[in-house]
Amino acid sequence: MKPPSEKTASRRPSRPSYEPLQPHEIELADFFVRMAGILGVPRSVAEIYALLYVSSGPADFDHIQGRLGISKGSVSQGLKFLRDHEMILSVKEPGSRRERWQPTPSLAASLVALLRSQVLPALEQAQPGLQRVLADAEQRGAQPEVIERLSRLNRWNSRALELAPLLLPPPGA
Amino acid sequence: MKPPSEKTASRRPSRPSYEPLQPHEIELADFFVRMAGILGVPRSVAEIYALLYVSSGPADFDHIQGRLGISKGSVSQGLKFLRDHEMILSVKEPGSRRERWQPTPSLAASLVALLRSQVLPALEQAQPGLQRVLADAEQRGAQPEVIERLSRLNRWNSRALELAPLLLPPPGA
DNA sequence: GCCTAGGTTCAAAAATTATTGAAACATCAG
DNA sequence: CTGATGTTTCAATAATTTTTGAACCTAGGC
Repeated sequence: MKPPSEKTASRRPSRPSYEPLQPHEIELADFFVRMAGILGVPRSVAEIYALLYVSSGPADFDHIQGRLGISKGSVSQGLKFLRDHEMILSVKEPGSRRERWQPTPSLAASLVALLRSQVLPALEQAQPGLQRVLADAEQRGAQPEVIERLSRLNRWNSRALELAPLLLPPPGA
Repeated sequence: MKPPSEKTASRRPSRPSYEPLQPHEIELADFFVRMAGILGVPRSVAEIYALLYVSSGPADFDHIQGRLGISKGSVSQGLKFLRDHEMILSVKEPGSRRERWQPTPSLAASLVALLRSQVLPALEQAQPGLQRVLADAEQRGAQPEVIERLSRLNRWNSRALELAPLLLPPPGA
């Protein structure tokens, strides 16, 4: 059941040979994968996060790649995504160039940040367009029903933009 | 620029020939498409919704297909999706088998319903697995840090499941 | 200063998801 | 009943997204 011969305790850790995920780890990964899917976050990213989430200490690049059995490219991109969205933190030991990763303390905060980063730009970018669409409709004398819908959409958009900064002022709270 | 000959006002509406979307309609569609993308809802579905949203009266199948320039299959599937998520309503005139569609009154309610329908099943299905993962970790004597994380995840999951019914009791409020 | 462990990039391949359209189905007006 | 109309189904195709891996950087230990 395990990789056949394994020169135990030989010279250097030339090929550490990581175990594949255990059933309980797979279960958790599946959960994260599914949730991530809803937000369009790729499987590999969710798997990396899940691994860090069930791991006791911080995990390094090779460890992640080994246990998950995915390519370097995927690990690199996945870590970049998680880093960019402030979902993981690196701890660096002195005397080693190697970075070791662990999940950010609050998953909740991470999720909010992630959502923000997807929704906010869309709202901002849409703002002028939506106003234009409404003005257009009014000018063309569209049905009151349509005007009403478009107005509500505009109000929502504005309110959302006003409220957004209250969630997670850049990094704090 | 338009399909060459067009026997105007001839016998029956043999081929109504719908206009492509107007700039203001495209703008709105883009907004909906983008928002939908965040939740993994396909472009064609968002476009259909957008069209109904800016339209004065209810629109029928052929009208949607014509204005959007997409296939029958896409229209059918798109309407099914929107129907299933209670985002549109049909009004049927007597003496015609044809259905005509309009958006549900509250976009907000629609969105909540949509989210619910994606998130809830995932939470429900994950419940036992997550508990197992936690039990497993405790039994294995995992690091307190890990236990703490898994507990929090479980608590969240439970709370979310408790709270869920409060949002949109099947159809009401 | 070099040289290499550690990581990134990005074009190509694989996997996944959405769309099409032709055939099947259902309903109702006549 | 029956036939045309209105809609759904679903296998094939197209489009999009994700993953891979080999080439390429780059910081820092020596």
